[in-house]
Order: sequence, then structure tokens, then C-alpha cells
Amino acid sequence: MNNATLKDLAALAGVSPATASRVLSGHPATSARARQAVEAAVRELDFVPNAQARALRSTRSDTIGLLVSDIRNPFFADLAHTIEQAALNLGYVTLLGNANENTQQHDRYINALISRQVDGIIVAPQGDSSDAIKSLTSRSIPTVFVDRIIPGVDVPSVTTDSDAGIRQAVSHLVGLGHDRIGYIAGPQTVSTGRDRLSSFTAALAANGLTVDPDLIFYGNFQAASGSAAVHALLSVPHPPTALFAADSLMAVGALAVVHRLGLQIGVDIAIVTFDDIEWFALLDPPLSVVSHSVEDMGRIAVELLVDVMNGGRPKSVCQTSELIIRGSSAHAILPRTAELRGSN
Amino acid sequence: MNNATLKDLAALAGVSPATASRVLSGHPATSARARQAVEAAVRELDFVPNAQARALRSTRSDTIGLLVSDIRNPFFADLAHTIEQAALNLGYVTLLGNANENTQQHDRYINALISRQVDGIIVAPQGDSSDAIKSLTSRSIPTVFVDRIIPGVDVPSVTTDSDAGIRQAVSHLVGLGHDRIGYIAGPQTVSTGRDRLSSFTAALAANGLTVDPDLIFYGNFQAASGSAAVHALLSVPHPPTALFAADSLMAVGALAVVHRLGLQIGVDIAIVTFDDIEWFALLDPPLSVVSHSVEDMGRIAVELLVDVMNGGRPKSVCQTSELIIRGSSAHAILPRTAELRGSN
DNA sequence: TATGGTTATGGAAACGATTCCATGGAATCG
DNA sequence: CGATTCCATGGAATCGTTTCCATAACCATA
Repeated sequence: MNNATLKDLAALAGVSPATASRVLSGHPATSARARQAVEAAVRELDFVPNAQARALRSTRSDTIGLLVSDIRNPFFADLAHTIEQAALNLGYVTLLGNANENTQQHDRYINALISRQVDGIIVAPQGDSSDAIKSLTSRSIPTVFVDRIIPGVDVPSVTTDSDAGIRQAVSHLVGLGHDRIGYIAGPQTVSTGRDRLSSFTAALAANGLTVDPDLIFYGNFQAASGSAAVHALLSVPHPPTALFAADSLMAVGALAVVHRLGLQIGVDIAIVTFDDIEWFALLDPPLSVVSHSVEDMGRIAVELLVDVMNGGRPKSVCQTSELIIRGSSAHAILPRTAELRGSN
Repeated sequence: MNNATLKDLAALAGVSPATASRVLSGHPATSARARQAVEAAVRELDFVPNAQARALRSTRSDTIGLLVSDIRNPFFADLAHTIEQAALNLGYVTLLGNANENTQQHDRYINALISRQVDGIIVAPQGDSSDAIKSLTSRSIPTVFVDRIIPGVDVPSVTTDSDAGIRQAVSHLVGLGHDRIGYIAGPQTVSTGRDRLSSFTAALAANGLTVDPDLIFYGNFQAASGSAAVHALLSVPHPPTALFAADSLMAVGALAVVHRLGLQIGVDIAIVTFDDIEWFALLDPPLSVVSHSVEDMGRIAVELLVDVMNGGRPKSVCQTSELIIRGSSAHAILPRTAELRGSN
């Protein structure tokens, strides 16, 4: 780390450190002569200012923190990507942390981000553990929730309203003749898990169906629980003819099992999932999904955070969702389904 | 940011800032009384030390930088995950940057990481543009290459030797009767793109086959180029009966087109790809892959970096790769293939 | 009791930038 | 031509830690 310092730079340029600093930060009160001399010295020394020292003195770090639940979930990978791009365009570097669905790690990262004096933090909060989050708000560090929220914590958020998309999906399935739809739920300790389930039950009611507890399986947003769900749901007395998964990873797990059982997706059983992952359109048949724009969500999260950092108190944003129909739910229900199911 | 400072903490504990600092950093020369008083004050104030000031004074930040090529590529998402976990276990926070396959952004992130005084940096270098990288080495910032390298830049690296796995794959395909294997190559400006192609041509020779330029398509490691590759490769005079993709995203693009053409994977056409992505095992049929351990790669990258940061000059590590046979290449070549192909 | 060696402590100087404040020179105006 | 304004500049304080150095207190030994 044999970095040249501002003092070295100033000495080489023949000006004071104060003047050199002004040139670097674009302060208006600088002469053309000073600017040229400093810029030449910057090139000569390959000078990169020490962000620590700058942050220490100016109490801003031009850095935001981003804490996602699981970077290996394509939804969060996409989200991280869009947030990072949007932040970069505004001159912010993003420190990305991965809670890895682990509350302890979640807290550790929040403390790490606090101690690194991030100017703000965007977080997809983990469960309902608000302890570390409280530490953020009590320090009045600008915070924004993305995708998920913690009830009772007053922080601006950008989330998805699952009602519209899930209602469309249920209506669509009912229109195809499905009156028994299996639901693979997310964890009820997470706001998105709860919201999507209540959207689903509301949509059933709106279509004149009642909720059958046998047809609801509680998973944990991970692939393995999607697999378990299919086994469980297809072995009840009157098995469902369609499945709805509350997130992409559980859908993947479900798909694997459905394949293994020899059921033909879209014919023997209809499948729809929340989260539009690029790969889903490439499957055979392509998967029908309830889509919400991850690009918009990332962009808005950054906008909200910038607003908060500027002292604003922006309203939370709730995006809409919509159904995209593809091959996995393209056909009306067939008599063959019940027959096949009997053999399993 | 109404953070309590070390001075406040010391005042509350009734000691000097120096003593408080010693307690916090576990310095041996502290009395039990001082320790207790300081620890009580820490709890009372919810004190989190300012990492900027600490880094400024002690010239270490307990932070490493990680720059990946594309966070949306599942391989790099997994890699980021393992590196982050390994680093966290050693007490380092990881600043994750995403070059987004963009040289300019790559350079910008490297400068951002330099100015934040990371203790070291792990990078999957972008192409052969070594300018920003030179800036790293000239400052003697500990650096490690992961997955990819830049020829001629003397930096420890952890990479995969593609020879073994690709040779197994080619032998396997030849054993099934394939003598025309289409190769979807990565960009030849990236070391992995070059290495895998030369492994492939060597494996052909080892199996008594010659290289047909018609059967090599040059892609860019992105899905769209995999799709283009299938169109191109299947329209040559003597089309291949098997395809090998040099990375997972191109394989995904290829799969989509193959499906759309109505070809049955594993029967009409065999497909093998580099990179073992979890999702590939869930496809129907599951995909044969050349696998290399992303967990080991991440772990070793961190080990190498720690070694360099401690002043060592570790040797580069080259991992082996191996073929995993699944349904997409399970059957011997069938006469039907040529017939079907003719109709397209 | 004097001496030496620990040990815990506080004072103060860094680290490398930003920024307030004072200054001197040039430019403008009456 | 003198007074006022404006602009570029440098000196010095500052941000919140760590760490060197000196000191004081203490115990044990001669």
C-alpha cells in the first residue's frame, strides 16, 4: 500500500494540500494553473485518494450497504445486480452482504456495515428479528427495506403486491377446470411468505372456492421444501390438479419431483410459480409465472434510499404483479390426470 | 449517525481513550476493572467502533474486495457465496463488486476497492485488459486471480484444469457413437475460453478425430450466443450429433433452441456442458456436465489471499475437473437422429 | 530500605483527507 | 486614486481511532 498521499501530490504540483483537495473535489475556487498542475501530478503518481480518510473527515463514504437473503437465489442475484448498477450511476459503491438465510450472519453484516459508515443501507430483512435493524434506526442510518418488510418497523420499503398476479393465476387455473389447486407456501415468518398465502386464499374465495388445508404445504423458500411439497400434496385423498409455488426455488424443487413421477407438466398437472426467473422460460414446457419487475424494484429501492439520505421521508412503494401464461398451464384439465395420479 | 465515539465511551467508563481502545482490541495489558467498566459502557452506549478511523490509523481494514464477472451467472453467484463465507470465518468482510462483463466498470470497481484500502482483492479478471490490474500490483496490494487469469501477470491464482473433464466428455461421446461433436466456445479473449477450446481439440485428437472448423462456434459466455450457436451448428452440411457448451449460460441458450426445434435431448442430440449448476440436475433430462468444485475454488482463493497478505508468495493452484454423466448424453446415437435433422 | 522489573494507565502524536478562516492580490467601482 | 469586493490560496484544526512513550503504582528481591 505504498500510496502517494495528498501531501505528496500537493508537493509535486507545487500547491498546498488544501488547494489540491479543492481541485480533486471540483471546488469552484481553483485557478486553471492549479488545476492543470494537480491533474498532471495525479497522472504522474497514479494517485487514488484514501476513501477512509475522506469518509472520516467528511462523514460520508459514498458507499451504500446491501444485504440480501441469499445471493444464490436468482431473484436476489438479479436484485443485487440492478441495485448495484443504479447505485453506481449515482456515484455510490455497493457493499454487498449475504445473510445466507441466517439471522446471526444477518446481524453480523449489519454491524459491519454500520462500522464502515455506509451512507445508507438497503436490506431484505431476515424473518421478524428486528434487533439488529433497531440498531440501524436508533442510529438514524438511512435504511430501506426491499422485497420484504418487518411489521411495525417504520422504514420505507419497496415490495410487491401479490394480490393481482395471484388472483389472475387462480382465475386462469379455475378457467381451465382446476378446482383443487395445491399451494406451496413460503415461511410464515417472512412477510412475503405471509402475503402470498393470504393473496392465494383471497383469490380462491373470489373464485368461489374454499380453502382446503390439505392443499397447503408450508415450505421455506428453498428447493428441497418444494420437492417435499409435491410428495405431500399428491398423496392426499383428493390430490390437486394444479400447483402454485410461492417462490422460484421451491418451484425448481417441485419440478424435479414432478418430472421424476413421470407427470407431464402442463398436461397431467399445471404448474405456476411466483418470481419470473429467466431460466423458467427456457424449460420444456416453459413455466407460467406471476411476474414482478426486479429491475423496477432495484431502481426504486435506490431512489427511496437516496431520498432518505437527503433527509426526505418517502412513502413506501408497492409494485403490482401479473400473470404470464406459458406452457406449464396452457391446457384445460384432462380426464387422464386423475387416472395417472391413481397409479402413483 | 449519532454514534458514540471512543472518547465518550472512555468518559463513561472512567478511563482514558487509550485504555478503552486496548480493551476493545484485546490488548493484554488491561486490568479486570478496566475491562469490566469498558464492556459495560459498550453495552450501555451500543458502541460500534468507527472502522474508517481504525483503518486510517492501523492501515488495515479487515476487508477484502471481490470482483466477479457477472453476479447473475450462477457459477459466480456460488463462488461469491463461498468466498464470502470463508472470508467471514477469518474475520474479513467482503466487498463484492460486479464487473458485469464490462471493462470500464471493472476498472471503476478496482479503483473503488483500492481507495477503500481493502487488505486484499480476489478478482476474476475481465478479458486481457491488465491496466487496472497493474495499478493493483504496482501498489503491491495483495491480489489473487480466481477462475480466470491474465497471461503474463504474475499473480497467484486458482483455476480449473479443463483437460481431464473435457477429455472424459469427448471419450464418453465418442463411445456412444458420436464422431461429429459441435463445440460452443467461450470468448477467446478470456483465459477460460481459450483453455477449454484447446482441451477440446486435444481431446478430439486423443480420440482419433480431427477438428472441423464448421463445428466450432465462438460465443461470449452469455445465453444468447448459445442459442445462436445451435442455429449455426445445426445448419452446416454435416451437422453434429452432440453439442458441448463451454459454460452454463451458453448451455441454457442452447437448450432453449434445441427444445424449440423439437429435438429430444439425450436421444436426438446429446448435450454436455462445462460448469455444474444445481439446476442442470433438475432438467428433463438432467444435463451431463463437466464439474469442478466451486466450493474448493472459493476456499482456496481465500487461503491464497491470506497467504499473500501475510507476505507469502504461494504457488497457484489448478483444480481438476471431471465428467458427470446424466440423461442428456445417456443413450447411444440412434439412426433417427440424422432423419430428424434432415427435416429441419 | 533501596532497587529493579512488571503492569496498567494516560497524554499526545500520528493516519490522510476536508474545510474553516485569514490573507494577499487583482479587479471593480465610485 | 482609494475603498470595496472577489477569488485563489495556504495554514491549521479536525474527524475517531491506534500506538508510542513516559509515568506511576505495585510487588518482590537483595
